[in-house]
Amino acid sequence: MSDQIRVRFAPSPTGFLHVGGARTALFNWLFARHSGGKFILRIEDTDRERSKPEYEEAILRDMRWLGLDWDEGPLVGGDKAPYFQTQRASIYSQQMEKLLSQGNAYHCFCTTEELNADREAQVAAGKIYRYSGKCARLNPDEVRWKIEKGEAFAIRLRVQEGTTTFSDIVRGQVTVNHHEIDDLVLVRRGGEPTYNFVAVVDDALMEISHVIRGDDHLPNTPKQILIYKALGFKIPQFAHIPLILGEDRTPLSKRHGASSVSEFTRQGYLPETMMNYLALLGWSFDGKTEIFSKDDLIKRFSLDRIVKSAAAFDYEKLQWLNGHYLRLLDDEKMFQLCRDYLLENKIISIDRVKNDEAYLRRVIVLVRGNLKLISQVGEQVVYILNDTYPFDSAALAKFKVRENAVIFEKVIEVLKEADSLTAAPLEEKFRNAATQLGKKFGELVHPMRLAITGRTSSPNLFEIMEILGKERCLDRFQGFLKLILKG
RNA sequence: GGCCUCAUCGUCUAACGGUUAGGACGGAUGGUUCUCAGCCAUUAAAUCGGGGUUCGAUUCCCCGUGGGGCUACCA
Repeated sequence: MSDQIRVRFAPSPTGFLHVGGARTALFNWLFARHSGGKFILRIEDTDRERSKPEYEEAILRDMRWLGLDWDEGPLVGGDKAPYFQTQRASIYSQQMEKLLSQGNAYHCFCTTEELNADREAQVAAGKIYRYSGKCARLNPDEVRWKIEKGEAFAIRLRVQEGTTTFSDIVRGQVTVNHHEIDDLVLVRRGGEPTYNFVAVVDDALMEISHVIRGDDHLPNTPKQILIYKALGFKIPQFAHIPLILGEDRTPLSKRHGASSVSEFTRQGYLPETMMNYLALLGWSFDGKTEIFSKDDLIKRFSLDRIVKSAAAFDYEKLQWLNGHYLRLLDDEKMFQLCRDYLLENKIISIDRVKNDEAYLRRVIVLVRGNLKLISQVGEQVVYILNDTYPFDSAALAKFKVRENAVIFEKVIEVLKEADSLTAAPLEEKFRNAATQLGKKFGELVHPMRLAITGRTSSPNLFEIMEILGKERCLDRFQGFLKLILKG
């Protein structure tokens, strides 16, 4: 037995990786990496109906995307294998034998109907339901007889009177009276072990030193401690981290918008954004630093800086952070991300990418300044990649007026004379044109921008014109002029 | 209902029992610029309520209120 730090993330593959789960995984991972310990991934797939292989794959994929690599678990193995609960049945029954032979657990022959009736009766009488403990008092001969007779049974933990106190790293001391804990079921009639039992057996056998998990498990902890004790295992340290809430302070779910890691991926958030943001939800280093690289986080992370109260997920701040990390990307990486996004969403064809890669790269470099999400790239490039594009109707009403005809006539004239469309000299020409017209530069640029882009805001207009080339610019200005003259 | 737990600006958070209660996102205002984005500057905005303890409570204790979790032969 070493006192090495070993932590685990144990998702059940009944859905995609939720941001709450992702943060739990992150805190475990950071703690392991910070302390030179091991990070273990275990798949809790005992819920056979709801567990699906595709969810399992998706979880692994999202973990990798976030940069959370595991030292033991699926795909990589490890000497505490297997890491799938469905493959550990013999381990559970072995541990169960131990409990039974020690008398720490007992067979319970009560049927579901009996239990339900009992519960209803007690609730109707205004009492708090507790298991009667009937089968706990069966003598060994009766038990043997019933088993031989073929009566189905569950197995319950024999819980003694008393209290259990443990010290949670984030919550401090928590005490629970055993009155609150029933003789909980460890194995269902039918032989399937329950969550509390398998979690303890797995954590103990995998030598998990710190159980870091969502605080929805806080009330489970005393029960689990009782199981650890009954099994004679060393009790790990616990750290219960608060849940993540939506903007309305109810638990975060799909109806709040994106709530699974894959959705954020799809919308064009960067893994470094997610890691940084998730770390800041429920943890802080000094209350001032906001930007943390992966290495910073590993260096700085500690369990004692985890906050006790639940945090609301703030999409605005996430977006701000993503803008920050997007600005840090080099042009090539930015190009790749945008290209992949445009392809995946069929905004651009694969042929066009193949033929015009260099051009597309220039376009991305031009518009990247306005992106906070990769998924915004589509609307940023419409008017460059296409010759039909939407017009801002309010701006159209404002600029499509007869008085502007003179502006466009001049613009067209200047443009026709230009032999090269390099942005800087081109801008110079139009500054002169504005002066000649007796207009301020802005008064010239705004209508031009609308004609060229269909909108009132864009990157530098002359760089756009340079990218579009003379012909396309001329077409757009002439088209717009025609529109004006038509009235 | 019972038990557990949490509570600082709208949001994320900081503050050995002594601070003008700090930072960030978002907001507002101004600057830079052809617009947007960005960047810079300025600014508004909080200790849930009530009792204690203390010379002094955001901080410690109790009660209340509100939120969350658990109360399964779900995980």
